[in-house]
Amino acid sequence: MSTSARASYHHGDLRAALLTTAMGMLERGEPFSLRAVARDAGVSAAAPYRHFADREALESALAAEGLRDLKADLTRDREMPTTVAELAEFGVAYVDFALRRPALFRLMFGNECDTENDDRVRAAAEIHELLAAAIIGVFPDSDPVALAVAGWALVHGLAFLHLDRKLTSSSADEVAQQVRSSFLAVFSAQGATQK
Amino acid sequence: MSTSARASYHHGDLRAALLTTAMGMLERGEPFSLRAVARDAGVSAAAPYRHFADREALESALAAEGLRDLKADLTRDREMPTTVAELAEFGVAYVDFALRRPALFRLMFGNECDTENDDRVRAAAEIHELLAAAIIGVFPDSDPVALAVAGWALVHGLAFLHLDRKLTSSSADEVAQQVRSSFLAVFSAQGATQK
DNA sequence: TGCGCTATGTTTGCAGTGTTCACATGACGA
DNA sequence: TCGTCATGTGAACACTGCAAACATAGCGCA
Repeated sequence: MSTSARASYHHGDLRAALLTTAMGMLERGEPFSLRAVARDAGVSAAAPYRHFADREALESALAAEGLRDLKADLTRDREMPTTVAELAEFGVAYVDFALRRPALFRLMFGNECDTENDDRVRAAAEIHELLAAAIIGVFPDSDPVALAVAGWALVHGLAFLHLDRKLTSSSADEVAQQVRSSFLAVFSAQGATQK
Repeated sequence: MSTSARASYHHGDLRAALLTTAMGMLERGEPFSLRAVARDAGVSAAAPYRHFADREALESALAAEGLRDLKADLTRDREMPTTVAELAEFGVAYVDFALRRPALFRLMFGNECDTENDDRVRAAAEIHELLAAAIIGVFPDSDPVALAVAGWALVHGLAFLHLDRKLTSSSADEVAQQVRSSFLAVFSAQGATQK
């Protein structure tokens, strides 16, 4: 059964239905294809092309949605951090997102961001700004741009290394602890300059 | 013309020829398919299956080769670092590799490392050890495991963020300078505990 | 020298994919 | 009421990964 029953020839809101169907397949780890998405939505293989220029366009829309979800995860139940320990929890949430929704995370970051999709570009920029603000809030005295880039790179690298099983880590708790350790190891000595 | 002329029915060393052909296509940024590789090597579409179980096996072999190349790049003309500045040059070389050979880099790190391929696993472990040794050499007094992971994650994240154009950076020099800045910003405060 | 085993290559074919084009449908405004 | 046009369908093309049956020839052994 698809996300939205269809009484007639026309669907109603096929664009949205395709997105939720596709997202569900990603979530379930199923191999992803335009035809499979269309099939799952109960629609012909050519129908998606009325709403997305090509496969890449669908993927970009999914990526944009994922970026918004990630931002929501990062800000949920959380104030802006003021200590390194609180900053580390940002990293934990980031890596946790990557491990909970691996296929989506790879869509978001595993290919070149096509600048065509304004939605996606904006969502990515918002993540960037959020992380930058968090880091600058904790280290007001240091080179803000360089440190913000470094902080993002750190969580991003941790996420990918765990995703690709390049690091030994069995449980989710163990991963979280490893992220905390890395944050503390890198940033601890900077505690001196901290607010 | 392919990498190796073929006078007779049998090829001689098709396995090696397929690898160099495929690597060349990656390098040129061409879309990558088993059939295309076979065509380019002047051989039928089914021939590669005598040497590689499936497409993934070919990709793993390429990834292993890439990992060895990366390690060679990291160690070429370089002593083990003793200062943060020298450590940063490791990061520059890592990111430079990713930007010079993007398709290969994605093959190496953009998908889950299949533990079947011993060659690939070993090559990945060697990169890990090299980076860990470099970092521990510079910071002998800190938590070695956590700092090694953090250091790898930092360069890895920088590489991916640049690859995906999530960071503003026009020229290669500019990228290198950004990597140096990030390294210094993160590690500078630790200089106190440094050898 | 000649024979046959086996590694390696070929041909053919299947199922699945992205994409396009001509055509069908039906919701909505004139 | 009727025509228009956004949105759906079906059929087709070129491509992919992969498998099975068949062809070739290099190499060990009588």
